[in-house]
Amino acid sequence: MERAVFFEGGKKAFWHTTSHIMAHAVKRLYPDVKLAIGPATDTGFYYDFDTATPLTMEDLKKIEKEMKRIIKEGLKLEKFSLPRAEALELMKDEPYKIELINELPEDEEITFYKQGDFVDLCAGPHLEKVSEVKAYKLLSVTGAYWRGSEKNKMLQRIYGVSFVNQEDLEAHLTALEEAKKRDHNKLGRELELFTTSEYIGQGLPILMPKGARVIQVLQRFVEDEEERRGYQLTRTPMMAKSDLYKISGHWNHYRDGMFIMGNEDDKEVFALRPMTCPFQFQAYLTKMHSYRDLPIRYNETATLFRNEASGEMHGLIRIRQFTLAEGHIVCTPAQLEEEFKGCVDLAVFMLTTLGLDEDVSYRFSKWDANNREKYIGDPDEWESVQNTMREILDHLGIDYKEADGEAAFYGPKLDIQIRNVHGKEDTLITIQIDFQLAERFEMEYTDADGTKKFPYILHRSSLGCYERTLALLIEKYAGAFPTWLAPVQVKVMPISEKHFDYAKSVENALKAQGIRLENDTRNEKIGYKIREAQKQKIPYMLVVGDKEEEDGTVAVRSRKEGELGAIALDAFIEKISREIKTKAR
RNA sequence: GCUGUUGUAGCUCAGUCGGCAGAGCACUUCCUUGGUAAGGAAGAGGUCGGCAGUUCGAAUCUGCUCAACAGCUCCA
Repeated sequence: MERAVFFEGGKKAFWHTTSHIMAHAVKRLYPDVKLAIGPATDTGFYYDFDTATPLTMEDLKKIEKEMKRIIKEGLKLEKFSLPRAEALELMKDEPYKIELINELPEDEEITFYKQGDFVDLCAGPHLEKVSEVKAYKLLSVTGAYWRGSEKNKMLQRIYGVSFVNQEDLEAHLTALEEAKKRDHNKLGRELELFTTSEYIGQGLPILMPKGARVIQVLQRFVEDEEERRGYQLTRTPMMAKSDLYKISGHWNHYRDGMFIMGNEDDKEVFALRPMTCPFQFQAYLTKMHSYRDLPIRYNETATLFRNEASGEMHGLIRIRQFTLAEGHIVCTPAQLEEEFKGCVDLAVFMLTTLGLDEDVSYRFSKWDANNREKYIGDPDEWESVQNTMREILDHLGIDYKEADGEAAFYGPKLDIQIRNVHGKEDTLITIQIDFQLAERFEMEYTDADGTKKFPYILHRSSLGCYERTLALLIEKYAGAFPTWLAPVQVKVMPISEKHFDYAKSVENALKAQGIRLENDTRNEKIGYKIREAQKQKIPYMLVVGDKEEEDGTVAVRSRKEGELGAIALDAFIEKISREIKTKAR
């Protein structure tokens, strides 16, 4: 993207103009199509159309050709504005534009851009003439709801991208192809980290030995670190009676997302847990607590179940059963800031260790005051807690953006967001302030003055859910995990059968140090074994033949450093052990 | 859930007009015993995603369904 040279006015104007050219072409080819909206995005542009029949990839080719003609015509873009009545008259055949005009504030200027016989309601800015757009590509056509609401009609959205020259376009398309090669959903299967089965179902991945190994390493790392930071591990049930969720509010506010067993007529209805909070709360409730006991930090490696809609699943990123590095902190108001900071510190520590710290962004997820039925609790309290949270975030010096309507139903969140190879943003880690559930569950503590009070509860994760984190690590490292995470750290490769015994002794020496390895004793040439180990992105290959056997060495080939030559076995073990211990990247 | 695309061997993919199910890699066996990204030969491997329908005959046409992919909505 950096390579592209854009017309003055920025790439947004450039792309926005391209979207007008596309809409112009669509109108010429399909006059009955109604125009919705067509903005520039961070990575290109799109336009939404209301069409009688869905558009196909064939249509996109036709539209691209028509765009070429329009660009050749060298039309100028002219801006003009109209009084409301005339604007409505001009757009009388465009119901979506009329809806937009009617919603503009009274005093707002209603502006249009015109290029030849094509006019669009638009605030601009735009390029001066369409011929500035030298290279473009329509990438995909998909459905998109009018105004982003599933209650509205589904429109046809065409995505595209454009540049000032063909070279930049080619480079961009190549970069998109390269990104796809890192796609965890493809790479993760190729590297035998996970698979899926249509007999098991959507959103229910099978973690293969290698994928399960990576997650085991991560899990041990998380649990050890959390123990060090004063957490106490719980293991709570994966299902509960509906009674529990009725108290927590999940029954009313999260029911669509839950797997419920049985129906209302049954004496007892059970549901798989979508969250761990009410379960860990039961642990707190086993006895009376003094303010002196707080904060109490519970953690759990918690498998959760959420009934995602069928179209929402994606690889290991959105699934129906996943395991969260979960935890809840019960604390006093005075401890809230300190505990919150502790959660952020832990999350940042995890991200830094994994090498993901530079790839995340922070989102302060607030409630939507206009959509109160989605949340529980008092509006004033919401505002007050959100203000407290904003103060804490400001004290932390985090660069965050605020987002309305993204809060949990019981409180505001700090979401640590990350983008996948397709540019789609997902929450990796979340830290939430809950000022409501303690009261619902009657979780009290006795304060210094002898009165009973309700604590704050922090719902937090330290590195998110293991499956999603694994997915993003696959994409981050293109499958070439740092040695400490690699499912297979070393491949021992005897040159021929003569060296199998020595290879076995190397294997045993490494295994004794807890190093994960495979010993390739297949009847293949060394070049073949190396090629395969390279494709599997194994950090270290140890070639052993006559020379090595004689000297007690291994010929090391490092994924990162290339050929290192013959090294004494002990020296290699020391080298790799240090690398693993320091979690080097 | 919605819109679109796609499902043929473990993987990547051919398969024309409805007429015997194909290739490369991987796998097995044998030969080869080797020095840093594919040694050679032979063999085995298929409910053509599934279920119905049309037809003398379906991988191919139709319907339903399951799954995967991109997006929308939703979300860790």
